[in-house]
Amino acid sequence: MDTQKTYTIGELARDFDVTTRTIRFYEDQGLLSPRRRGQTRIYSPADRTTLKLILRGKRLGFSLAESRELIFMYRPARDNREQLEALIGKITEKRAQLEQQLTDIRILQGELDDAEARARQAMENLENDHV
Amino acid sequence: MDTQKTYTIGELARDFDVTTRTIRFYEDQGLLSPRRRGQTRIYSPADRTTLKLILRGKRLGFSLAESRELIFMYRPARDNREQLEALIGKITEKRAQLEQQLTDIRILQGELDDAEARARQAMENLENDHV
DNA sequence: AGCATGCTTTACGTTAACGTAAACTTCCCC
DNA sequence: GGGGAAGTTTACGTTAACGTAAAGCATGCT
Repeated sequence: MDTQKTYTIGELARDFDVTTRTIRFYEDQGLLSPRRRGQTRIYSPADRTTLKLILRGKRLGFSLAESRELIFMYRPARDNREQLEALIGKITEKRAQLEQQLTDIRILQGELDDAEARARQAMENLENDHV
Repeated sequence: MDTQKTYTIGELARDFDVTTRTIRFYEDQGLLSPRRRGQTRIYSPADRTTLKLILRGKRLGFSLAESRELIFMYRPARDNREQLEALIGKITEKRAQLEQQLTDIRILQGELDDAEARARQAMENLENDHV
Protein backbone atom coordinates (compact mmCIF):
# COMPACT_ATOMS: atom_id res chain seq x y z
CA MET A 1 0.00 0.00 0.00
CA ASP A 2 1.05 3.52 -0.71
CA THR A 3 -1.12 4.71 2.13
CA GLN A 4 1.68 6.41 4.04
CA LYS A 5 0.81 9.64 5.70
CA THR A 6 2.60 12.67 4.32
CA TYR A 7 3.14 16.19 5.57
CA THR A 8 3.55 19.62 4.10
CA ILE A 9 6.32 21.87 5.27
CA GLY A 10 3.82 24.02 7.10
CA GLU A 11 2.45 21.10 9.05
CA LEU A 12 5.88 20.01 10.17
CA ALA A 13 6.70 23.57 11.12
CA ARG A 14 3.63 23.80 13.33
CA ASP A 15 4.07 20.36 14.82
CA PHE A 16 7.66 20.96 15.86
CA ASP A 17 7.43 24.65 16.47
CA VAL A 18 10.07 25.75 14.00
CA THR A 19 9.81 27.96 10.92
CA THR A 20 9.59 26.68 7.37
CA ARG A 21 12.83 28.50 6.75
CA THR A 22 14.49 26.30 9.32
CA ILE A 23 13.22 23.13 7.66
CA ARG A 24 14.39 24.26 4.25
CA PHE A 25 17.72 25.18 5.74
CA TYR A 26 18.16 21.66 7.06
CA GLU A 27 17.47 20.40 3.57
CA ASP A 28 20.14 22.74 2.21
CA GLN A 29 22.53 21.19 4.67
CA GLY A 30 21.72 17.74 3.40
CA LEU A 31 19.81 16.58 6.45
CA LEU A 32 16.44 16.20 4.77
CA SER A 33 15.49 15.15 1.24
CA PRO A 34 11.71 15.27 0.88
CA ARG A 35 9.97 14.11 -2.26
CA ARG A 36 8.44 16.67 -4.53
CA ARG A 37 5.03 16.96 -6.05
CA GLY A 38 5.77 19.53 -8.70
CA GLN A 39 7.64 22.19 -6.81
CA THR A 40 6.09 21.39 -3.49
CA ARG A 41 7.91 19.41 -0.84
CA ILE A 42 6.21 16.30 0.50
CA TYR A 43 7.52 14.88 3.75
CA SER A 44 7.29 11.23 4.71
CA PRO A 45 7.09 9.82 8.24
CA ALA A 46 10.79 9.03 7.87
CA ASP A 47 11.52 12.68 7.10
CA ARG A 48 9.52 13.58 10.14
CA THR A 49 11.62 11.27 12.26
CA THR A 50 14.79 12.79 10.89
CA LEU A 51 13.58 16.22 11.83
CA LYS A 52 12.83 14.97 15.30
CA LEU A 53 16.39 13.66 15.57
CA ILE A 54 17.82 17.00 14.53
CA LEU A 55 15.80 18.87 17.12
CA ARG A 56 16.72 16.42 19.81
CA GLY A 57 20.32 16.99 18.87
CA LYS A 58 19.84 20.70 19.24
CA ARG A 59 18.49 20.26 22.74
CA LEU A 60 21.72 18.48 23.59
CA GLY A 61 23.81 21.23 22.07
CA PHE A 62 24.86 19.35 18.96
CA SER A 63 25.76 21.18 15.80
CA LEU A 64 23.97 20.24 12.61
CA ALA A 65 27.15 18.55 11.47
CA GLU A 66 27.07 16.32 14.53
CA SER A 67 23.41 15.55 14.04
CA ARG A 68 24.09 14.66 10.44
CA GLU A 69 26.68 12.16 11.57
CA LEU A 70 24.28 10.64 14.03
CA ILE A 71 21.61 10.34 11.37
CA PHE A 72 23.96 8.65 8.97
CA MET A 73 25.11 6.34 11.72
CA TYR A 74 21.58 5.10 11.69
CA ARG A 75 21.49 4.39 7.99
CA PRO A 76 23.65 1.26 7.59
CA ALA A 77 25.15 2.58 4.35
CA ARG A 78 26.53 -0.62 2.80
CA ASP A 79 30.02 -0.53 4.23
CA ASN A 80 33.39 -2.18 4.04
CA ARG A 81 35.38 -3.14 7.07
CA GLU A 82 37.29 0.10 7.53
CA GLN A 83 34.14 2.14 7.40
CA LEU A 84 32.46 -0.09 9.92
CA GLU A 85 35.35 0.24 12.32
CA ALA A 86 35.37 3.97 11.89
CA LEU A 87 31.66 3.96 12.61
CA ILE A 88 32.14 2.00 15.80
CA GLY A 89 34.86 4.43 16.79
CA LYS A 90 32.52 7.36 16.38
CA ILE A 91 29.82 5.62 18.32
CA THR A 92 32.24 5.06 21.17
CA GLU A 93 33.19 8.73 21.13
CA LYS A 94 29.60 9.85 21.22
CA ARG A 95 28.92 7.55 24.09
CA ALA A 96 31.75 9.12 26.06
CA GLN A 97 30.40 12.56 25.31
CA LEU A 98 26.97 11.54 26.54
CA GLU A 99 28.47 10.17 29.73
CA GLN A 100 30.18 13.49 30.29
CA GLN A 101 26.90 15.28 29.77
CA LEU A 102 25.21 12.98 32.24
CA THR A 103 27.68 13.80 34.98
CA ASP A 104 27.51 17.49 34.11
CA ILE A 105 23.75 17.38 34.42
CA ARG A 106 23.82 15.58 37.73
CA ILE A 107 26.20 18.07 39.23
CA LEU A 108 24.14 20.93 37.95
CA GLN A 109 20.99 19.39 39.36
CA GLY A 110 22.62 19.24 42.74
CA GLU A 111 23.62 22.87 42.48
CA LEU A 112 20.11 23.87 41.54
CA ASP A 113 18.76 22.06 44.58
CA ASP A 114 21.25 24.00 46.61
CA ALA A 115 20.38 27.30 45.07
CA GLU A 116 16.68 26.75 45.59
CA ALA A 117 17.18 25.80 49.21
CA ARG A 118 19.12 28.98 49.80
CA ALA A 119 16.52 31.04 48.02
CA ARG A 120 13.74 29.60 50.15
CA GLN A 121 15.80 30.20 53.24
CA ALA A 122 16.30 33.80 52.19
CA MET A 123 12.56 34.17 51.78
CA GLU A 124 11.93 32.84 55.24
CA ASN A 125 14.41 35.30 56.62
CA LEU A 126 12.60 38.10 54.87
CA GLU A 127 9.38 37.08 56.56
CA ASN A 128 11.02 37.07 59.96
CA ASP A 129 12.81 40.37 59.53
CA HIS A 130 9.55 41.84 58.48
CA VAL A 131 7.75 40.72 61.63
CA MET B 1 45.65 35.13 55.37
CA ASP B 2 46.00 36.46 51.89
CA THR B 3 47.58 33.21 50.86
CA GLN B 4 45.07 32.42 48.12
CA LYS B 5 46.44 30.85 45.02
CA THR B 6 46.14 32.97 41.92
CA TYR B 7 46.42 32.27 38.21
CA THR B 8 47.51 34.10 35.12
CA ILE B 9 45.39 34.04 32.01
CA GLY B 10 47.87 31.74 30.33
CA GLU B 11 47.68 29.21 33.12
CA LEU B 12 43.92 29.09 33.01
CA ALA B 13 44.03 28.76 29.24
CA ARG B 14 46.33 25.76 29.48
CA ASP B 15 44.44 24.17 32.34
CA PHE B 16 41.08 24.33 30.62
CA ASP B 17 42.30 24.02 27.06
CA VAL B 18 40.88 27.28 25.78
CA THR B 19 42.61 30.31 24.29
CA THR B 20 43.35 33.49 26.18
CA ARG B 21 41.11 35.24 23.68
CA THR B 22 38.24 33.12 24.87
CA ILE B 23 38.85 34.00 28.49
CA ARG B 24 39.03 37.71 27.71
CA PHE B 25 35.87 37.38 25.68
CA TYR B 26 34.05 35.93 28.68
CA GLU B 27 35.20 38.92 30.67
CA ASP B 28 33.84 41.24 27.99
CA GLN B 29 30.52 39.49 28.36
CA GLY B 30 30.54 40.13 32.07
CA LEU B 31 31.12 36.56 33.13
CA LEU B 32 34.52 37.08 34.71
CA SER B 33 35.99 40.04 36.59
CA PRO B 34 39.56 39.24 37.55
CA ARG B 35 41.62 41.60 39.68
CA ARG B 36 44.41 43.51 38.08
CA ARG B 37 48.03 43.96 39.00
CA GLY B 38 48.82 46.91 36.82
CA GLN B 39 47.50 45.90 33.45
CA THR B 40 47.77 42.24 34.07
CA ARG B 41 44.77 40.10 34.98
CA ILE B 42 45.00 38.03 38.15
CA TYR B 43 42.51 35.21 38.56
CA SER B 44 41.33 33.89 41.93
CA PRO B 45 40.14 30.36 42.66
CA ALA B 46 36.61 31.77 42.47
CA ASP B 47 37.29 33.04 38.95
CA ARG B 48 38.60 29.65 38.11
CA THR B 49 35.41 28.06 39.33
CA THR B 50 33.35 30.47 37.28
CA LEU B 51 35.28 29.52 34.19
CA LYS B 52 34.66 25.89 34.97
CA LEU B 53 30.93 26.59 35.19
CA ILE B 54 30.93 28.31 31.83
CA LEU B 55 32.67 25.43 30.14
CA ARG B 56 30.37 22.90 31.72
CA GLY B 57 27.50 24.96 30.39
CA LYS B 58 29.01 24.81 26.94
CA ARG B 59 29.18 21.04 27.10
CA LEU B 60 25.45 21.05 27.77
CA GLY B 61 24.79 23.38 24.87
CA PHE B 62 24.06 26.49 26.93
CA SER B 63 24.63 29.92 25.53
CA LEU B 64 26.83 32.31 27.46
CA ALA B 65 23.69 34.21 28.42
CA GLU B 66 22.29 31.07 30.00
CA SER B 67 25.51 30.34 31.79
CA ARG B 68 25.57 33.87 33.10
CA GLU B 69 22.13 33.36 34.58
CA LEU B 70 23.23 30.15 36.22
CA ILE B 71 26.26 31.83 37.67
CA PHE B 72 24.22 34.66 39.11
CA MET B 73 21.75 32.18 40.51
CA TYR B 74 24.60 31.03 42.62
CA ARG B 75 25.43 34.45 43.97
CA PRO B 76 22.60 35.21 46.44
CA ALA B 77 22.50 38.83 45.29
CA ARG B 78 20.70 40.57 48.16
CA ASP B 79 17.12 40.10 47.05
CA ASN B 80 13.57 41.11 47.77
CA ARG B 81 10.65 38.74 47.65
CA GLU B 82 9.78 39.20 43.97
CA GLN B 83 13.33 38.57 42.89
CA LEU B 84 13.52 35.47 44.99
CA GLU B 85 10.35 34.11 43.49
CA ALA B 86 11.58 34.89 40.00
CA LEU B 87 14.78 33.09 40.87
CA ILE B 88 12.91 30.01 42.02
CA GLY B 89 10.91 30.14 38.82
CA LYS B 90 14.05 30.10 36.74
CA ILE B 91 15.48 27.28 38.76
CA THR B 92 12.34 25.27 38.13
CA GLU B 93 12.61 25.95 34.40
CA LYS B 94 16.22 24.86 34.29
CA ARG B 95 15.39 21.72 36.12
CA ALA B 96 12.75 20.89 33.53
CA GLN B 97 15.25 21.50 30.77
CA LEU B 98 17.76 19.20 32.42
CA GLU B 99 15.12 16.49 32.74
CA GLN B 100 14.42 16.80 29.05
CA GLN B 101 18.11 16.46 28.31
CA LEU B 102 18.31 13.39 30.49
CA THR B 103 15.56 11.64 28.57
CA ASP B 104 17.07 12.75 25.28
CA ILE B 105 20.39 11.29 26.31
CA ARG B 106 18.91 8.01 27.40
CA ILE B 107 17.08 7.55 24.14
CA LEU B 108 20.20 8.41 22.20
CA GLN B 109 22.24 5.96 24.24
CA GLY B 110 19.80 3.24 23.33
CA GLU B 111 20.05 4.13 19.69
CA LEU B 112 23.82 4.06 19.83
CA ASP B 113 23.70 0.59 21.35
CA ASP B 114 21.47 -0.39 18.48
CA ALA B 115 23.69 1.11 15.84
CA GLU B 116 26.76 -0.55 17.25
CA ALA B 117 25.06 -3.92 17.36
CA ARG B 118 24.08 -3.58 13.73
CA ALA B 119 27.56 -2.48 12.79
CA ARG B 120 29.11 -5.48 14.49
CA GLN B 121 26.61 -7.73 12.82
CA ALA B 122 27.50 -6.23 9.45
CA MET B 123 31.16 -6.95 10.14
CA GLU B 124 30.44 -10.55 10.95
CA ASN B 125 28.53 -10.84 7.73
CA LEU B 126 31.49 -9.45 5.86
CA GLU B 127 33.72 -12.14 7.36
CA ASN B 128 31.34 -14.86 6.32
CA ASP B 129 30.78 -13.56 2.82
CA HIS B 130 34.49 -13.37 2.44
CA VAL B 131 35.01 -17.00 3.42
C1' DA C 1 -12.66 37.49 -11.81
C1' DG C 2 -10.46 38.64 -7.83
C1' DC C 3 -8.24 37.65 -3.72
C1' DA C 4 -6.37 35.12 0.21
C1' DT C 5 -3.34 31.14 1.56
C1' DG C 6 0.39 28.53 1.22
C1' DC C 7 3.85 27.04 -1.30
C1' DT C 8 8.32 28.25 -4.00
C1' DT C 9 13.23 30.49 -5.01
C1' DT C 10 16.74 34.01 -4.38
C1' DA C 11 19.34 36.79 -1.70
C1' DC C 12 20.96 39.89 1.65
C1' DG C 13 21.01 40.56 6.98
C1' DT C 14 21.93 39.18 11.78
C1' DT C 15 23.75 37.17 16.17
C1' DA C 16 26.83 34.42 19.01
C1' DA C 17 31.24 33.04 19.96
C1' DC C 18 35.11 33.38 19.19
C1' DG C 19 39.77 33.64 15.54
C1' DT C 20 43.42 36.31 13.86
C1' DA C 21 46.49 39.99 13.28
C1' DA C 22 48.88 44.24 14.52
C1' DA C 23 51.14 47.16 17.57
C1' DC C 24 52.63 47.94 22.22
C1' DT C 25 54.47 47.21 27.28
C1' DT C 26 56.96 44.43 30.99
C1' DC C 27 59.80 41.32 32.73
C1' DC C 28 63.47 38.17 32.70
C1' DC C 29 67.77 36.34 31.15
C1' DC C 30 72.53 36.01 29.45
C1' DG D 1 71.14 46.01 26.28
C1' DG D 2 69.02 43.03 23.11
C1' DG D 3 66.06 39.29 22.70
C1' DG D 4 62.21 36.40 23.84
C1' DA D 5 58.07 35.16 26.35
C1' DA D 6 53.83 36.48 28.14
C1' DG D 7 50.90 39.95 28.97
C1' DT D 8 47.87 44.08 27.03
C1' DT D 9 44.39 46.78 23.74
C1' DT D 10 42.08 47.51 19.38
C1' DA D 11 39.88 46.00 15.56
C1' DC D 12 38.51 43.56 11.63
C1' DG D 13 37.26 38.60 10.02
C1' DT D 14 34.76 34.19 10.24
C1' DT D 15 31.30 30.42 10.86
C1' DA D 16 26.89 28.45 12.14
C1' DA D 17 22.17 28.80 12.09
C1' DC D 18 18.93 30.73 10.87
C1' DG D 19 15.76 35.68 10.05
C1' DT D 20 13.73 38.60 6.87
C1' DA D 21 12.22 40.49 2.79
C1' DA D 22 10.87 40.33 -2.17
C1' DA D 23 8.75 38.38 -6.03
C1' DG D 24 6.38 34.81 -8.11
C1' DC D 25 3.23 30.38 -8.92
C1' DA D 26 -0.96 27.36 -7.64
C1' DT D 27 -5.22 26.45 -5.53
C1' DG D 28 -9.50 27.26 -3.71
C1' DC D 29 -13.23 30.15 -2.21
C1' DT D 30 -16.90 33.74 -2.99
